[in-house]
Amino acid sequence: MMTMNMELSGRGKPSAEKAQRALARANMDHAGVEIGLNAAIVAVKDNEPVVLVVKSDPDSVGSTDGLPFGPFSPRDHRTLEGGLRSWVRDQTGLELGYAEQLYTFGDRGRHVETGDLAPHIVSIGYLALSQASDQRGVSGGTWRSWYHFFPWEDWRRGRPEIIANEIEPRLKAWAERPAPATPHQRSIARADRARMCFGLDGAAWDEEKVLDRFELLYEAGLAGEAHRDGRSAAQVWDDRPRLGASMHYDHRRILATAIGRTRSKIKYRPVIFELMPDDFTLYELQKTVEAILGPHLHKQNFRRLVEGAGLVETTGEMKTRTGGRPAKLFRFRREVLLERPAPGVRVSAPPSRN
Amino acid sequence: MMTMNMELSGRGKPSAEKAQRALARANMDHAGVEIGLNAAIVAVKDNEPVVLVVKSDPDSVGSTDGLPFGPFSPRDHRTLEGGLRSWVRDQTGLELGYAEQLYTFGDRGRHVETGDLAPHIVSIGYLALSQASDQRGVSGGTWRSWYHFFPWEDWRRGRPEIIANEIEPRLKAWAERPAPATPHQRSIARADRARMCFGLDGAAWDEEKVLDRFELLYEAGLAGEAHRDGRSAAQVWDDRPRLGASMHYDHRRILATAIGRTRSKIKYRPVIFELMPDDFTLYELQKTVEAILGPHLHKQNFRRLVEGAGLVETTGEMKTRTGGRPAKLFRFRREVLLERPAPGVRVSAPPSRN
DNA sequence: CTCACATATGCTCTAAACGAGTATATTATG
DNA sequence: CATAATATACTCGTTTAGAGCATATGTGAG
Repeated sequence: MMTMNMELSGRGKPSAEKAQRALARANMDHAGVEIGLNAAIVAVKDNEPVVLVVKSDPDSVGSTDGLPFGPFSPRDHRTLEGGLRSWVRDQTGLELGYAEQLYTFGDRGRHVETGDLAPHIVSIGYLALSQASDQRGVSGGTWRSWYHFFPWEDWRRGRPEIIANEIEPRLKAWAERPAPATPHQRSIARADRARMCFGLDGAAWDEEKVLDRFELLYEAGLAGEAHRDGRSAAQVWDDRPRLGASMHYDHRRILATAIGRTRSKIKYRPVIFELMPDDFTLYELQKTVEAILGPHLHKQNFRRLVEGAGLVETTGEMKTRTGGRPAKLFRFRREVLLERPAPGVRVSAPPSRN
Repeated sequence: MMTMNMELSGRGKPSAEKAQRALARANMDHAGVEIGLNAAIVAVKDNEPVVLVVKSDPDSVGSTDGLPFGPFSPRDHRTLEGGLRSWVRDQTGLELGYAEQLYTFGDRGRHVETGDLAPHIVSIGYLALSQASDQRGVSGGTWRSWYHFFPWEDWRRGRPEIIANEIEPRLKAWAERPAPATPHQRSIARADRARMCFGLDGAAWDEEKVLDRFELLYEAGLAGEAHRDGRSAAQVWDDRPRLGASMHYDHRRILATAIGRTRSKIKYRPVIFELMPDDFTLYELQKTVEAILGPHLHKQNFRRLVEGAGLVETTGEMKTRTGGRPAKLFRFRREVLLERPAPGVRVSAPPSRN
C-alpha cells in the first residue's frame, strides 16, 4: 500500500539550477531520505472513538492494520499539511477539517519489515479530527475503535481488567529481569516506570501518558511490534500473547501519540467540538469527552463546567426521546475563542481509581 | 554558516544496495527532500534566558543570526535526536542534556533566500535546555537573550512598551486594511486575533502564545522575515522598522515555538531544573521561572508552591551574601517523579496586567 | 390514566487551592 | 547599633472542584 502510493506521484524534475543546487546534490549522498505523512484520522461514532485504518495487504492472511500513509512531494505541495489533505482526499474521499502535526518519527528500524537497507523514511504524524456525520462514503479504509489497539486505555467501565490480569504481572516479571546497562544516564527503574505509567500500587492513572505506556510495553516485549522489529532475540522471555492489536511500521506509536494529544488538547482548546455534530445535548457532549478521556465528572458538575466556561449556548431546540426528560440542545459557542485564552473542557485529573 | 555546516559532515556513501534502494532512487525525483535539524539551545545566564545563535556569514555586513543547523544523515545516526546531538557536539563542543522535538517545518518559501528552485529542505526543530555552568568553552556560536528577537515577550518589568507604542497601533492599522478573501473558512477577524494574541483592550496575556504572536506580526508584515520572503509586494503598507531582530530562514519561527514550549512545559514537567545549577535558593529558582514566563507569584506563594509540590528539598547548606538574611539552599527532589504524574511549577495564568 | 422510571437541571455544602497580606527572622553595612 | 534587604512563617478571604440532594419532565408498562 505504502509503496504503491509513492509510485503514483512520480514527477519530472524542473530545469536548471545554481550553485546551491550542486551543493545540495553532494549532500544527497548522505541524505537519501524520504518524507512520509501519516494521518491518525479520529472520529467518535456511537460513543466509541474510532480511527481510520487501512489494511497493509488485503490478500495476505496475517495482514495488519496501519494508518493511511502518503508521500510528501514538495513539488506538488507548498506545505506539509496541504500535501496531507491532498492524498487523504485522493485515498479516502475524506475532506479533512481540523488537522495538527504530532511528531516526526525517524528512527532507523521503523522499516525493518522491508529490510534494514531500505531507503530511510522519515514519517511525520498528523492528527485529524472529524465529525462522524462527515464520514459517508469513505473509501479505502475502515473505522476501528482506538481501544482495539490500546485496550488498557479504556477506563469507561472502570479499570480495564487487562491491567490487573496481564500488564501488571508481566511488567513486574520484566522489572525483575536485569536491565541492560544504561551509559551514565539516571534512568528510572523499570518497576517505577511501570508503576507511574499504569498507575500500579496506588499511583495515579494519567490518561495522557498513552505514548509512555505503549513504549514501556514495547520495551518489555509485550507489544507485537517489538518482536517483529528484531528485538526478539533479547526479548523472548515471555511467550504469552502480545497486548492489543499491532499495526505495521511504527503506526501504533503514532496512534498512541495521537490519542495522548487528543486527550490533552481537549482540555485547553475547544477541539472536542470537531468531533461533535452541530447540535448536541450536554449528556452527548459528556459521553464524547468520556469516550476519549475516561469517566471524569458527574453530570451536574460537567454541566456547570461547560456552561460556566461559556463553551456552549442553547439552540432553543429540545431533544426528546432521550429516555427521560427532554434535553436542551446546545451548540458550540464560538465567541469563547475571543474571551478566553485557552478554552477547553478543563476536567482535572480524576481521583485515583484503582 | 548553514551551508558551511553542511559541507562539514559530507560523508562517503556505504557500499552496494538492493532493489529497495533502486525504488528509492526512482522516488528521489519527486522527493528530493533533505532533512535539516535545527536546535534552539536555551540556557538562563544571569537571569536572562539566552539561546545559542550562529552568524549566517561573519564577513558580510547585513548578516543575520540563525539557530545552529545540521543535516540529518540516516546512514550515520539511528535516531533524529542522536544525529542532532552529534553535530551539536561537533559544531559547538556542547554536550546536550535535555532535548525534545518541537515541530517539523516544511513550507516552501522558507528557503527563498536561496531561490525557489533550491532543493526542498524540511527542518525539524528541537528544543534543548542547558545549564549555564555547562557552557564553558562553547565555540562557534554566541548566546543571545531570546527577548532580543521577541522584545514583546519580556514582561519582567511590566508590560513591554513596544506593545503600546508599536504593536498595538500598527496591528490596528493592519486590521483596518481589507483582508484577502479566505476560501470558505471561518477565520477570526484580524482585530480579534490581535486582541487575543497581544492582550489588547483588556484581553488576557497568555505567555504561551509566542508562536501565534510571531505569526500574526509576520502576516501583518511587521517582522523582517516577511519582506525578505517576497511578501513585500503585498505588504508594503507600513515602512517603519520591523519588530525584533530577524533570523534567517524560518529560524525565528522555530525559536518562537521553542519559547512557547518551554513556557508551557515547565508548568507540568520539572524541566526548569535543567536550567538551574544543582543547588540554588528559592529566590534564584523564582527568578529563573520569571525570566522564562514573566512575573507570576509573589515570593511567599512561590515558596509554598514549590515546597508543597515536593519539587525541591533542602541541602542543609545556606547561601550567605544574598544581600539580606541567608537563604537555604535547595536541590531538585527527583523522587517527585515517582509521586506525581505531572510535576511542574504550576503557576497559573497571572491576572491581566494591562 | 397513572405511576414507576429515567434522564435533565438547579442548588447547596465542603474541602482544597490560590492570591494577597502581615509578621518575624537573620544577615550585611554604614 | 540602627537600617536596609532579603528570608521565611503564618493568616485570611475568594475561588474552584468534587460530591450530594432535590426537583422537573419526559417515556412507557400496567
